[in-house]
Amino acid sequence: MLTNRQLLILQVIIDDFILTAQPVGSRSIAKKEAVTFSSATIRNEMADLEEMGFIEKTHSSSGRVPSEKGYRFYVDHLLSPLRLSSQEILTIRDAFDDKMMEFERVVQKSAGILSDLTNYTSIILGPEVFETKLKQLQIVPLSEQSAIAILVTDTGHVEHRAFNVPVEMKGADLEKMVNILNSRLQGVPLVKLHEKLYSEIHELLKTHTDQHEEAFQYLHAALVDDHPTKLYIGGKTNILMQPEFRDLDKVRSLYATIEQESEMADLLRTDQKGIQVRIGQENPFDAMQNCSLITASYHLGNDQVGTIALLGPTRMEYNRMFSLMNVLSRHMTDTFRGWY
Amino acid sequence: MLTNRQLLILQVIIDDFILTAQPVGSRSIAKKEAVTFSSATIRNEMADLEEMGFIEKTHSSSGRVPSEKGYRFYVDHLLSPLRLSSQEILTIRDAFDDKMMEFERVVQKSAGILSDLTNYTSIILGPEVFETKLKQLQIVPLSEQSAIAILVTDTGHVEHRAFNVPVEMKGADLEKMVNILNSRLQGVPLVKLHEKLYSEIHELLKTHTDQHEEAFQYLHAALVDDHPTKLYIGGKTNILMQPEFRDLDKVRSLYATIEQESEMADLLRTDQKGIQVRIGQENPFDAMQNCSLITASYHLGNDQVGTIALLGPTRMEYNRMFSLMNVLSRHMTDTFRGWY
DNA sequence: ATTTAGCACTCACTGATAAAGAGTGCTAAC
DNA sequence: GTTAGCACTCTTTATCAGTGAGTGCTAAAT
Repeated sequence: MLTNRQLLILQVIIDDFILTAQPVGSRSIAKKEAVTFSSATIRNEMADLEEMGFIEKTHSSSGRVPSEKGYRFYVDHLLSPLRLSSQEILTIRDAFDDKMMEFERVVQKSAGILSDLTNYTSIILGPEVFETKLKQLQIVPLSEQSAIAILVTDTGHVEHRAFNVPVEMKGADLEKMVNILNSRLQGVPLVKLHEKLYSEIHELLKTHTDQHEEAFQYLHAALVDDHPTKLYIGGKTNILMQPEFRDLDKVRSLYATIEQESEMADLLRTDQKGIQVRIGQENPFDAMQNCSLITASYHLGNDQVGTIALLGPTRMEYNRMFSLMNVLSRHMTDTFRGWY
Repeated sequence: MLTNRQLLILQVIIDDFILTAQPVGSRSIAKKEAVTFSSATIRNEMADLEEMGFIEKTHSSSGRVPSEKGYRFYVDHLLSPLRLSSQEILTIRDAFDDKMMEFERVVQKSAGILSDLTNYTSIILGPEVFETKLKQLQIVPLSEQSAIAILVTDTGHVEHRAFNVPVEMKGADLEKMVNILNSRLQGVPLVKLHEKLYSEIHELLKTHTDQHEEAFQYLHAALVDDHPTKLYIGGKTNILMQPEFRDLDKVRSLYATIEQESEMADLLRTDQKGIQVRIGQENPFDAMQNCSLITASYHLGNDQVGTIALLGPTRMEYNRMFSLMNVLSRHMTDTFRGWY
């Protein structure tokens, strides 16, 4: 167990390092007004803290730097919630004030705010598209051979897909089909579309159109496609401003990792409530070994969940980040609640 | 006027520098098999070429590096069209083989291919959305108070926007309104929507609905919004791989410039046919002083035009880029031609 | 039994100096 | 007109001493 003095020293070291990114020496700790004991005492305590694995030296005679274990302890036990500046609160409130009615815009804007306020990179995972239900299907013919299928979900999400219209199919057929589809498919979760198409629609089409088989194929292609859960990323270039990413190779590999959308989406998907932090090695990807990932969830309507995340160096302003993400996720949830 | 020998030397210098990014010395030029004269002769010629401003030294005893004037001359007079490798041709053809029916997907994919094949950053400007005409308007009610307006243009472009439905407005009213709008607005260019709404629809609404004024306001908000011309960017991180962008500050400012969408769009908008190159200072932005921007146009249907561009260091493989952009823009144009 | 002052030691960083190497410009010979 | 030869310039790399921040240990002070 750590003594109070050790706790204080650890706190000062991490706070200082988060601010300056420089190893912290005993003398500079002794200068802090909260610290009433001498640098020699601090050196002794630091030796103990190092032995316990909370801090490290960069070389044999350097100041100390928090270890990942140190950050973990800091996050779990030493974090004092920070009040956001009125400036920050205002920025967020203003952004949500302006009437945004679309999910995409809200999320995009949130990602922007988050990265702007933090100088880190924000990543927002939309809710599982699969869970959303079909509200309406529309088909807009463009020309003789082509048309656009438009899916609207109950969350107001719109997907569209162009497809070829079989030459034999007339406009009236098309319309009839859309009507059938709408009556049968409304309220069906997107993930079930495929299944439903086979189980019900396939049969139904036979009785209504001549080219049922062909029509079905086209339909299938138009409707059942990948509905990937989208990632919204903000402030990707903020990574370049962190001193720990002076090394271009690291930046490159981190970018490469971020751009693997499906892996990132898997990483962010979570059931847990509240805010979570993954520090350094706790992250699964090599390129993120020097990073921390803070995640929080937001909610849409019933029980759909999305995730907002913040990616930065392990040396992160955790307390401010926690407050910001708390406020932001609540704002998002509130905004969406109003819609459903 | 340059002698043949000077032309040859200039060509060798630029070709070599494009490949290696290293200053080129007289000895290495003399080793080329096309070169039959000695390094001393080359030194003399290089002194002349330098005096004329085509090449520069990085310091008093260094090899030579092409100046911007040198690149300009190279592009205008020394460029021998390069045959693409079958690998490259295949990559492009394969990409376009797969039946993509949507403008966005084609463009996105094109940007991806271009940046992958070049290791530079590709930027594609869509056609002026303003020019595209309204094909159909649909309104999908989501709840009592909200609905989604969906615009489909003749190019298959889909825009959607959520809006609040006036509480007094019933579903039937909404439907009636959509019908009116569709009958009156089909074929109207998006840029004229605003005007048309005022000149015709405003009046018309009065005779059909009770809350004409309020309905009109909502309608206006839903339809007449910014339809910004979109930029599709591919391979933004490729910038990091260029040795001339070892300096993070340069990368940052270049990213900042690229992200100013409207300025970039203005920069890319062009009436000229064929391929254009802007070298270094010929670019308007400070951050692009060390860059070259190659642009080419593609066409959609009637007379709509978009631009594909490639951003890299001035030391660019111009001839390969020219061939690639030629092929790609033609493929895009062909693809779109099939649609209209 | 703690805490602290003092001191030797370590290591990174800075700046100076030297040596090597690449390349030029000029001169004189071909 | 062309080229070989050579002195000169400038960058790059390595080496080395000096400086300073910081540590660990010991012995004195509390």
